[in-house]
Amino acid sequence: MSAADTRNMIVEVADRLFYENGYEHTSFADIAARVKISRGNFYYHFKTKDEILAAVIERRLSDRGTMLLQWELDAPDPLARITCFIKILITNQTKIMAYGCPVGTLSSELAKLNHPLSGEAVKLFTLFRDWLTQQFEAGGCGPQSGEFALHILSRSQGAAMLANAYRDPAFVQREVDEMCEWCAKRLTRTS
Amino acid sequence: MSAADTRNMIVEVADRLFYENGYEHTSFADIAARVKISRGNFYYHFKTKDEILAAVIERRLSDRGTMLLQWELDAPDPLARITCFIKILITNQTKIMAYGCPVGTLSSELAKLNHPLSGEAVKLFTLFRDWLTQQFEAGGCGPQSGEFALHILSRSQGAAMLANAYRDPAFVQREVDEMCEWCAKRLTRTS
DNA sequence: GACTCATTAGGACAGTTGTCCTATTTCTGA
DNA sequence: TCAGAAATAGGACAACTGTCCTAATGAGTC
Repeated sequence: MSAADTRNMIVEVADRLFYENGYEHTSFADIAARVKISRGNFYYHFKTKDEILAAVIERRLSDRGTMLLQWELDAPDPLARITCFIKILITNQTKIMAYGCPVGTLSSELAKLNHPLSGEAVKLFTLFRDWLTQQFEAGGCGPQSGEFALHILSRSQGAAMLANAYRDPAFVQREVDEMCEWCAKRLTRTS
Repeated sequence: MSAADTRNMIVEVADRLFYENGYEHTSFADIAARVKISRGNFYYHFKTKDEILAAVIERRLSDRGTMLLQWELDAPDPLARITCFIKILITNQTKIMAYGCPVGTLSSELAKLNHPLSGEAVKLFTLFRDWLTQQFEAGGCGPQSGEFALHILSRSQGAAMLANAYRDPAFVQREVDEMCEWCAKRLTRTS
């Protein structure tokens, strides 16, 4: 197997384990066991655990980036696109209820650890923040767009947090609906 | 020193360290160093780390419980009381920006660890949830009170999450103001 | 087939973890 | 004052952590 394949496999598995069990709670041994390579072999691909984390964050940034681009192709207007974002809460409901939001929980964990890559994790937030801002701007919200973006981001995070705590689908649905309504009121329809 | 005093000291220090550095990232040694007792002496007061966690959660439940009671004494009507809740985001702004919400981050960490006391941590949410529900009921929101309570809890969590990520006081202030406004619209004033 | 270089396996290493035991000290009550 | 209990100190213990080294294996080229 090529080194790139193995590396990708490591990052993929680490991505999942960091999400499901947390960064600190995931050990080299855990990852190695699932990738089915020896523990020592890690050193060939990644010198430190932080390097894996950096690769995982990069991977998530890339994943979410293409997801956002896809929404721009799939959805005709800004409101529909923002709706796509809000509805991840429902699309990924099962995982969010079990593990919370992948962006929020990582950012919060790294902040507590005072981890040097804490700022990198926040870039995941910023990716969505900037994209949402663009959509609100395109929807005619003008200089308020940035604040609207943060607002929706914030409410999504809150919904994900409580979804994880209470695992109540009805609550998630309500919050999603209200957020969509909130956006609909503020966006001029173009289609 | 009496055993109760030492025990309280341990729980107090553990409470702070669990909040600032996370439960898993805090070791017996860390706590012992700050309480200035020997590591081995822990075993006399707590058999396991989980027992400390249980005591910390109990302490937080009690702390927050008396805080809620105090608000009922200080604030004249339900709107003013709910406003007290919302404004913790500003009162504890510095700590929330540095470490997030003590309730949310603990609940989320324990969920990821699949920790047996995960449910106990959620009780902290429920404490606020039930209290908020009572306030909305007292404010005349009727059967919607429970949903309103969850909604405000959710938005507070989102605001705390992004406050931690971006450390932007203006954002926090905006969210607080909007939440207060949202509540004011739905509560009948009694004073 | 022999040589080279990329990839892997296996284990060494020191440090830390939670847990637990046993002496020693400190305090208390008769 | 002194016995007994309460509280503490110090360290043992195996398990695990991230890091790092070295030897073996693999594939592809001359």
